[in-house]
Amino acid sequence: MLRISKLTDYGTVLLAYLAANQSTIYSAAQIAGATRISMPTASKLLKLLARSGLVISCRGINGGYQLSKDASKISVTDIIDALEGPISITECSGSSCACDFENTCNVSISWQKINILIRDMLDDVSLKDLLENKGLSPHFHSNNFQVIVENTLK
Amino acid sequence: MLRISKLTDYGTVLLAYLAANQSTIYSAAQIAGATRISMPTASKLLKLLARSGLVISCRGINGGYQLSKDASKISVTDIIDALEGPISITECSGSSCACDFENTCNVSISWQKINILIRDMLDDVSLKDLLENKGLSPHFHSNNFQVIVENTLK
DNA sequence: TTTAAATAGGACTAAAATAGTACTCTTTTA
DNA sequence: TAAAAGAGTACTATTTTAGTCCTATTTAAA
Repeated sequence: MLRISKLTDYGTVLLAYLAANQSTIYSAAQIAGATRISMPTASKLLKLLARSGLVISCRGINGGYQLSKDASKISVTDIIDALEGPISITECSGSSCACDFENTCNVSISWQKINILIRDMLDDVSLKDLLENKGLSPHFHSNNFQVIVENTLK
Repeated sequence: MLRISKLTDYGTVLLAYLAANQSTIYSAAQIAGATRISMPTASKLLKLLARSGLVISCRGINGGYQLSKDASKISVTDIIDALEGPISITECSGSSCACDFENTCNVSISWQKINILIRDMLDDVSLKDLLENKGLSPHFHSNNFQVIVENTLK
């Protein structure tokens, strides 16, 4: 189903909350309350986000979290990397494949390229884009994709 | 990690095998042997692919499977749909969200749009592209993405 | 200087999704 | 009519994901 995990979804909500008041420090409890994400889970996620540098943490009384940089500078790829590790669409990296059938490896290499395509695409979506977005646009299709995909796979 | 399942990966390998000799009917056992995918698993996948119309099955002795149409007419989206159901990057569809915090829903709507973006992109990659692909190109980046993404999210 | 409030880190448990297997039924053709 | 093949379904095992809890450390205010 090619989906991000629930935790990553929660993570973007937490980040969106912080982005709304970028200079304010919020405690994990405050953030959890406002976003309706359970305290242990929010806390776990905020720790992960802090470790990968997307948020800055302050310990001690009156401590909490805030974004480490402007929301426009944080990409979806950054967020996924922080909470799930690097995006990889298949397990087989193409090098360690024990396949005797030529097409198998070609398929695997193609998946790698698709992986890079998706990664680059998500790198162009910022946290700011995510939270400013209003209204659902109708079905979208760009003919440019055909060109991009062809240039990538060939 | 935004990955397709192992089974879908196997599925593309099975399809790639069939695509190499599009007019030949291969039994599940033959396909499993050639691709080194276990017989029960290959059989399960081929049944799913048959049910969704990507391959044609023939029952009885000398039966087997073949592609239902040219490999260039089968897209990665078709394959994922057949084996995993429609691509959906998050659970929340944006309509049934019980969130009191405005940004939460904006985030969810943005994920939906990203979902459509990825889906359209994968719809432009055919099974033929997957298996003909030779050699891994170095890191790819298209500046067109920026434009496409902006047009989609705004 | 002590206390309370906060994060850091890790270990652990529970739940859900995924993968894999097995069995019976139906179809087809030699 | 027997054998070989797919169809369908149910079940089990494994792995991943989600969620919780506990202890240690840090910080600032009383």
